[in-house]
Amino acid sequence: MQDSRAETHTSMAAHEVLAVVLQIRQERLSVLLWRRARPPFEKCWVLPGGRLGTAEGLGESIRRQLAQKVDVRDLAHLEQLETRGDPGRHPHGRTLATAYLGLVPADIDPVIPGDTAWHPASDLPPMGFDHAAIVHSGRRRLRAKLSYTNIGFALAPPEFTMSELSRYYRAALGHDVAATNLRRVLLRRGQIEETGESVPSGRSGGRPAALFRFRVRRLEITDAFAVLRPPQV
Amino acid sequence: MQDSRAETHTSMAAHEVLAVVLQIRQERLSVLLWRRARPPFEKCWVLPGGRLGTAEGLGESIRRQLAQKVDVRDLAHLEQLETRGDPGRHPHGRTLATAYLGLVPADIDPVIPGDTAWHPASDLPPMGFDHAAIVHSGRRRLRAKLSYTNIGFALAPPEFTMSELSRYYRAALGHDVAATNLRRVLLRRGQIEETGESVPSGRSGGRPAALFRFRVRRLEITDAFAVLRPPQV
DNA sequence: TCAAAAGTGTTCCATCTACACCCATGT
DNA sequence: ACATGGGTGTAGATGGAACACTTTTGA
Repeated sequence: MQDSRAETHTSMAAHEVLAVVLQIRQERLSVLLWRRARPPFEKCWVLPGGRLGTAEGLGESIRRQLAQKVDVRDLAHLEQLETRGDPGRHPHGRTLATAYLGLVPADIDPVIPGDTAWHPASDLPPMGFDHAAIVHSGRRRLRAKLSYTNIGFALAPPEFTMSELSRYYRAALGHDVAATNLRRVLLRRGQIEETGESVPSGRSGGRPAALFRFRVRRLEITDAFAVLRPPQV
Repeated sequence: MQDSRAETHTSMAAHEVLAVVLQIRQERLSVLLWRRARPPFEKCWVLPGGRLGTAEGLGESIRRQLAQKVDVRDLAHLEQLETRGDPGRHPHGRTLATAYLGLVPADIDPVIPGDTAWHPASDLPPMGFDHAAIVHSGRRRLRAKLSYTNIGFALAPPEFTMSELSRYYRAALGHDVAATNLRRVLLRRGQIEETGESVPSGRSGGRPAALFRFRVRRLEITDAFAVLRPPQV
């Protein structure tokens, strides 16, 4: 630590903030992308975002940009994902990018500009920069958190039936989730509760489905210390 | 996304890279801190790190700085923790900081400069900036990963007895970990294996302890999908 | 009365904790 | 011998997966 200049003369670098905005759309986990109109990576798809304003925080900045640029104001959850700073990641010179993960509940359909579109997260179009890798990070993060947090609240509408919820989980996790067991797991953990209401059955009959809601619509870890728990004493 | 200037004219901001370097020392989880000699936060303790070089990646930069400035070259593991960019976090103007978590195995005692020292992570001295909060993030990350990854490899020496390992886990987790069960859990997960060697018992007698090693000394998730597993089919 | 969809009960299994007991060694 | 620390066996608890069965509705 001899070099005391390090404390004040930090280097300047371009900095942008990006978002992996995910939503379950038509039973698929989808990500909001923007199509570039000019080089580099002309006509490739990239993550929404842009430069960091001079007096705003990182989370604040991405919220502002999503609202202003792609009209997404209904994020139920937003968390920081990772920062990429590889010297070669941007052809026009050193640019750091801090990526966020944002989740939009399935009942919302934001109005988005013509040059943006939702794409299946499992079948991405040609993407610019390192943004495809960032989307994969976001997907992995979501999948992991579905198993030990209540993050499902940010995918589901305020009220839902168990079979709807199991379809959201299936879309996000990529494998079947039995509604019957999901119900018990989430009830036992206290994540969800019955609203008391129910939904009339459709044309084809069937028992009316009870409506549920998440008890807390803010990220909580509900299954900490899956192993190596502290002693019960 | 009408504002296409966003793609090229990203703002410039000071950027530094910091590290929460943790090691088990005398049965306590400890963090390497540097004592500031000048304002702001004179005589407070801060995380080691400094400005990002113009042509280096983030991880590359923190490795270089730890090697050059505090002579720490033996990180068994390094991962990105979080980026802080609050406008008010640095009194001298906007500074972004990307923090890493680094782990040093317990058998190593790096030579460190006089103005740096190891402090118990659970009993931090007065710290500058938002660095105390970053240390807590690092601790939380380590604790969480101990329960679903093989990250113990980065705390333990290359070979160890189970009672030694359980003491490392206890120091990191903050609660007792029974060596007998830890052995079975880690063996079942395939994280550790016997070397075949054993350690002669000490003056006070006792059965010689078998030596173990981690099978892989690189981060792996060994307990994925603790719940909501994919169907077994 | 039958099909369809939701919900319940029950069994099975994997995995972790706790704790008693056994083993190998030094004095 | 016996104290000391390591290692094994085992019982209990937990929690999730699977699946058959029951309930409630529409046609």
